[in-house]
Amino acid sequence: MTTTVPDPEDLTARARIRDAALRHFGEHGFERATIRGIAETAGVSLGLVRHHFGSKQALREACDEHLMKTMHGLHEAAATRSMGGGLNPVTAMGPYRRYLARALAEGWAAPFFDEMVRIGEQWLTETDKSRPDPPDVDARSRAAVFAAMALSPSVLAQHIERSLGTGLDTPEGQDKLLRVLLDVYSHPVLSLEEAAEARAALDRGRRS
Amino acid sequence: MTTTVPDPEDLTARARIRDAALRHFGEHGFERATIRGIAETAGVSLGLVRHHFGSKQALREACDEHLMKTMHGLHEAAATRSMGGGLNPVTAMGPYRRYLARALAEGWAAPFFDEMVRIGEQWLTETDKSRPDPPDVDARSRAAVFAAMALSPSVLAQHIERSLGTGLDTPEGQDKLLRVLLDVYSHPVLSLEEAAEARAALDRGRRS
DNA sequence: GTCTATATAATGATAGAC
DNA sequence: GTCTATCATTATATAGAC
Repeated sequence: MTTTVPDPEDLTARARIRDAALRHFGEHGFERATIRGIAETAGVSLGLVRHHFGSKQALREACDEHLMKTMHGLHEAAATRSMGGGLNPVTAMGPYRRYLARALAEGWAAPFFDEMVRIGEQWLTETDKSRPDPPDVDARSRAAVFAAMALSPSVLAQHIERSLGTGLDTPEGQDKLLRVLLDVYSHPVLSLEEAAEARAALDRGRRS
Repeated sequence: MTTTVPDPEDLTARARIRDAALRHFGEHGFERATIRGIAETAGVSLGLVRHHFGSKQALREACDEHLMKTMHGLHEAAATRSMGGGLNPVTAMGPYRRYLARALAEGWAAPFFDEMVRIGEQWLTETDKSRPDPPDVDARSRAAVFAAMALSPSVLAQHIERSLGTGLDTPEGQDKLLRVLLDVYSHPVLSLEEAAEARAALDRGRRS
């Protein structure tokens, strides 16, 4: 379950640069991160970054690609069996959390998000079969909102941490968040009647 | 319900600058937005921006402050009566949506988030009274996660729009999102049994 | 209050040696 | 593959006139 993190010394310069970029982009955001700072963290020169990646933009794309490759297996395995497991990427994505959160918020990492939607849609299509009331909206749209909600603790980690009183990357934080999620996911916010009523109100508004 | 948007011509230069900043920060992010661009949109010179706000950072803080002041009443009114209404800030915050989303993702707008938590906590404390099973976690933590989830469609709007196939700022998008939210909020992801079981697993892990 | 012009610092990009 | 040195751009910050 734990991702193997090789000794930085063992990595090629190219890999070290990419990992440093992942960290800098995650901590400071794309604009504020500098390729100089990344080079320094990686222990290489400015010129070598350029040699390997060409441009800052290309470096980011390499980060995205690496993230996708690394996440692919883990992600699919965790998400398909139950929505509960799949809907907690905070704990799963470990060292990439910050980068992914930044990237998503800035509109990047689209393939990652879309794959979460795809998996969620599969899951919903399956569970819809044994659902008494027919859904009002398509599975894909619901999956998209689920994905956004599932990712929100990561994307808004700074704010949540303020309320929880503990860092989300600490064991205590992870445990607490997990317990909150279990409670939230198992208790609907609205009753079916309230939802139906609100939906009817929307229908009335639509006709006018 | 609709916020009155005065004719730009009627506003003082200071207000025009602030509104332009709100738009630029929201569209391009804080780093990428330039005070030159903001000045141009506001129809004033670069120097005047500096005269009124001193620095880019101070301009941002003025934006945050203005947002808080504007949102305060609207927010409280919508959120207190039912979680359903309160949990849909996407439609409520209109022209400030993009700015708020950017600010939150970058770790700003903390007072806004914290107030959402405060209101949610009140609501949860109230509804907890008539809840059969005692909550495993404190109301504040749950409220924080609720707040993050409620804001996620705004923060991750670009991604959701890709799945919905329509812009979230259009009437159709708002309607669709609202219907999705009604469905999602009224159907738990996990059964109480599944949640209890997962919780028990966490407890076992805690002891070891 | 509002403008123009300038100073200064930082950064991404480039060229070329070893 | 790796480095140093330099260019060109851009944006903030400043000074000072009207």
